[in-house]
Amino acid sequence: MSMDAVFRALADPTRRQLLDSLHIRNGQTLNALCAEMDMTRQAVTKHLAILKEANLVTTIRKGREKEHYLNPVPINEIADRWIGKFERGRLNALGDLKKRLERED
Amino acid sequence: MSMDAVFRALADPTRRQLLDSLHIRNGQTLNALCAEMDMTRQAVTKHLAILKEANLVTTIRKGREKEHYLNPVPINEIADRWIGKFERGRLNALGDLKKRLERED
DNA sequence: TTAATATGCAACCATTTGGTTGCATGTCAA
DNA sequence: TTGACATGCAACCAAATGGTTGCATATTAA
Repeated sequence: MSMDAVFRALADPTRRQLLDSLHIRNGQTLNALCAEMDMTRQAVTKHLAILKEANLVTTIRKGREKEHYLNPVPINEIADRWIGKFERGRLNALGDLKKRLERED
Repeated sequence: MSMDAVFRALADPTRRQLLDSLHIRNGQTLNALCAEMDMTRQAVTKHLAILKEANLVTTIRKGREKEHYLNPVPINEIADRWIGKFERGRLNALGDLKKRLERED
């Protein structure tokens, strides 16, 4: 729910890589995800916990394995609620800056 | 240029607040920006340096003051290049998860 | 049943982060 | 010219971060 958790989760390149990996192949087990990462399984587990906290990943226990699923909803919420705000002001902001820079010379 | 710097810059709530503040009123001086923040000027300076590194903020020296301008381009680049990817897979991913969850019961 | 496999958990560690204080420098105004 | 004001810079600090190792537990397969 908290946008802060999502931003924080997306800040780390390893975690974005995990999301990418799940985007390519959804439902991977912890071991499968670890195979692509250059770190210990325990480190990957911690990253996945942070992604789960941000509600970007959901897990399902399957026997002794654990499948991981991508939930893109929080990413879209950020896009809608936060990024959209700056997108609307894009051209105006650039125009203002340009004017200022020209006046500077 | 580096998307990583942008993600990292956006991860901190104080920095997002600074961007919000500049979005409301562009071209604010360091002192003006500090007035809204609950920390020392030096701390704000550090945050602004990180935003500048991510190319999210540009500055212009005006005498003894420094004006800060929002540059929304990197935010839009993230939206286009990275977020868009997950947006497209949104419905499918949710569908997959639902199927899995139903099969689980 | 027993061994291998998949994951969980905790302690520990180095580095980064986000903040502070103190002082230096440059510019404007009286 | 001199004092006030806006910013810059460096040292320092506590806490968070990202990683490790070691061991425990649960499930599957031989």
